[in-house]
Amino acid sequence: MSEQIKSVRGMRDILPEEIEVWQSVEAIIFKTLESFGFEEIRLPIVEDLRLFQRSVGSYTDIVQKEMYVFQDKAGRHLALRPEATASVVRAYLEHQIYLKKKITRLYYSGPMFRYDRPQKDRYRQFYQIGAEIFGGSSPYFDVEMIIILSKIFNLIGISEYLFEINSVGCNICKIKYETKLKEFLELNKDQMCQDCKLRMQHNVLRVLDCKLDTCRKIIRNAPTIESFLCNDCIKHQEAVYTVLDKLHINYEKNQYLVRGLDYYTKIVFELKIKNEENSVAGGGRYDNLVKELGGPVTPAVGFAIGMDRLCSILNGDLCIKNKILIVFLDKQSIEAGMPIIDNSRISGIRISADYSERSLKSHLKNADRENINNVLILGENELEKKCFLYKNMRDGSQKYIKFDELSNFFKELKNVKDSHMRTD
RNA sequence: GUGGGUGUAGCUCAGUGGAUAGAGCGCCAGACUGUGGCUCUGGACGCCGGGGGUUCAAAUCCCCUCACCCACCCCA
Repeated sequence: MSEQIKSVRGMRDILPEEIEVWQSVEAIIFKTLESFGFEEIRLPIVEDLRLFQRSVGSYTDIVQKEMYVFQDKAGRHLALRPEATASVVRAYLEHQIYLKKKITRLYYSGPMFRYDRPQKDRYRQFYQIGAEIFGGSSPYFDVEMIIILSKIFNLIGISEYLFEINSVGCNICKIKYETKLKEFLELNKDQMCQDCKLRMQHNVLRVLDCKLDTCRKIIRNAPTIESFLCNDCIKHQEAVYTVLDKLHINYEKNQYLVRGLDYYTKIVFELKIKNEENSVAGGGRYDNLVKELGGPVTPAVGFAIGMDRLCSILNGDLCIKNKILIVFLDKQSIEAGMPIIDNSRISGIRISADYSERSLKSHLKNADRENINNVLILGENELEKKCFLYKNMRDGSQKYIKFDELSNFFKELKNVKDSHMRTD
């Protein structure tokens, strides 16, 4: 026997029983984004390696050790995208969208790739849905992003979530703070962990995020970004917090929240769900990135939702779509029934038939197991009466449905929603 | 990338050198001839993750490898 080929490490199949959740969640997210005026953009998965080096940052872990890099046959250095903001910006510039619109709202969806060590809810191919606003420097664009996220999570039915928010400052105060922080840390260098010593070289802010007690002690006495923010950045963050308070959005300031991508300025945020270790969404403002990638000065904000994590949290909480199973008891029933069903079939409800010659008992057992609430039975008795026998598996009730009323019956069932999720 | 754990039936797991590898759940069939969930009876199901080694003998011990899980790192 030949060896079984399996999916490669960190890559997985998302099977039908899981996809139901994915589709519901995707529908909610897309509809919400559309309702805020966002338009979809579809991007390539493969990009020029330099795009990520310049945007995400050469010294970030993402670029240094987590990127899938390869050369094509012409020797081009390419990468599988580790995130999509860089691609959106690239497309925004390549097509000179900034000339056509003052404010541009875009969203994307698809797989991202990071060569990480796989863990629960962390895959090497993972899925993000993200949104970006270009051309708006007002803090209220940041707030809009947070509103959208909270709207999405409310619609999904998750109520216990929290935004962690911080300001990492603009180009000016961020750099000022970084040098001050570095100076401070230099004094305590010998007590700090090996990782932090490296972080000091390339990305000082990351030190703030260290989990080790010894480092945390030092960090507690370190200067905070807040005291270094310039007037503009202070005004910006205050405006954000003021509106969030009025909106009663659940958030917490976190001085130590630092994101792993270098391009963020001013407001950064992450969304955490109660009792969940990982954050399921994150984002922030990036006012310099468009310019750094060769475009005009263009302020921007964005976020990305981690679909794998979100759907895995929801998975135990399945919404069951209304399904119908049609069961035939003999050959005559199949021959008579198939054309009737064929004519009555409507879209938007799952009608599947089982033509196996099995006992009714075994068919019903099967329906029960597969969580199918509605069964239509066709056998000798029904053929005589020119109707199907409908059985509701929930309460066990039964009634006859005439052949010419089948289509209307399907429509009726379609309107019965069996779900806590609102997709419209 | 670092450290630890696990891998045996569809699922959860027992089995620490000895015969034909077990249990619970699930599955199939019957009791109940056309009615699921409860009960009882019977039945099917295993490259013991893969490769190599030690041994008269390996699921069990050793080495390698792959995958998953946990922590770190990082992130979504």
